[in-house]
Amino acid sequence: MERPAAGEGTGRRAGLDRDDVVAAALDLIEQGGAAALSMRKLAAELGVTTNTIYWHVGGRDELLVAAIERLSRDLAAQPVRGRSPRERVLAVARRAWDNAFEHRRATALAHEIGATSLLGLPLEVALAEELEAAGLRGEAVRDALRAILMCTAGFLVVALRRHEEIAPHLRSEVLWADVPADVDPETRAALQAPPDVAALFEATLRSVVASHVPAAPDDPDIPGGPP
Amino acid sequence: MERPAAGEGTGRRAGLDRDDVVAAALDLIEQGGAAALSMRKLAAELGVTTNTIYWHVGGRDELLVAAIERLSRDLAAQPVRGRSPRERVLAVARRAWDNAFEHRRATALAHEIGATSLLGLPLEVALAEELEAAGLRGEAVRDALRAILMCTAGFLVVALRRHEEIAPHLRSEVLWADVPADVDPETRAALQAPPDVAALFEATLRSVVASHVPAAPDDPDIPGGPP
DNA sequence: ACCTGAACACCGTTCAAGT
DNA sequence: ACCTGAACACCGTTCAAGT
Repeated sequence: MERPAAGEGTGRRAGLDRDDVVAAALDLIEQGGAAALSMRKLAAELGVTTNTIYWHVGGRDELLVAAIERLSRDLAAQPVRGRSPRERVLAVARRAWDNAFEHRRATALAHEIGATSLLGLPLEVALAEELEAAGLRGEAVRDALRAILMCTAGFLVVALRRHEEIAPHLRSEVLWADVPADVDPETRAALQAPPDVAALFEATLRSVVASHVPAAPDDPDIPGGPP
Repeated sequence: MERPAAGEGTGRRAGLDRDDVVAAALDLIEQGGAAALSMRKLAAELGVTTNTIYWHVGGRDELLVAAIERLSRDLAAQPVRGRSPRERVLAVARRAWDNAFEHRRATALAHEIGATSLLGLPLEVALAEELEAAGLRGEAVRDALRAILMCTAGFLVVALRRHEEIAPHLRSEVLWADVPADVDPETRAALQAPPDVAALFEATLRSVVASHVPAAPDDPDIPGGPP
């Protein structure tokens, strides 16, 4: 990863532009999370001084936003499939889910710095278009879009933190072993096992989408699985 | 906030115990968020050296967990009201919502360090008890509980970041002004206005709860508002 | 225009020492 | 048992200067 120096001493060109810096930053983030991105580490990776980063993109906050923006562009323009509008709406939400898993560190960072909307904008656009194709307009599109994405965010927040990252004594399943609660032993045992978050997400998503998006002739009336 | 020194020089007693330190830490967090809590600032607040904090509670990570744990205990033991089990289930979720708003900085911190479950454990217990009162057992309790809380988390994540904290150019409503999208002007206009997150939460919550919890004789069949 | 050197004001953490 | 002094290895950011 070391760049060959273009020269020695002060004022020598390193041949970088803003995009190189942002790309390297995104790389560090995807590998080690936001904590792994320090101005000094990034500068070392690029073979320059921290000031070079300030020159090309600005301070750390701007750098983080730029990295999320770059990832957003990389993820845009994936086509959406599905036989009915409702199915395509579901497909967009599932794509949000999949993208978040594939880029979990960047997703977590985006949330931390309040740039979730920036990262998810292409999917918001796709979702709005499919909701219109399903017959919604105006505020109905907005409310359906927000409800779907907020639900997705909630399940994601939990799913992304699955076991590796979280200390054992902070996990709900572990906490339930000792907490005093007036529940059936069978219930307590169930609460000590991790839930199938993906399945719960799919079921909840189907009911939320069904409550906002009218069914096409070939959609099943009761939210179930597609054949 | 300055403590009168119990003496001068090294080795003098400051009269602190672990609880004093954790309480002061929680105070700093609730005022300025996790970023406002540095070991040095907290030590200064208490009139001691940083090492005193290490002695009483340990490093920064342990301190943050201890602060969340303390808040969790403070928030426990609030009784739940409602005429039917389903109404009481809804009431617990609304309490989670209200608590998060009242303690937004601590809630954000709990999420950052993966201690959301620790903070919410008393509410998880209350929710499990009410779900059993509604007739659920075992895995049905767990799945309903997780679905309800993950939904709540998703809407909260968005609602808590409402306008003050987030830079204008990162807000979805602002981004929608310029993004290319093949949607009706009316739809685009709606997407440029902030949604009523609380109302969307209430509606979505009702449908999620209804899908897991059987209705009591006096519950309305179709999710609407209680009289 | 692009980059370096050096410094400032912060961090969390540790070690030895004091009473 | 409880606390301090001093140091280490980090941070982000800024200023003047070099080519």
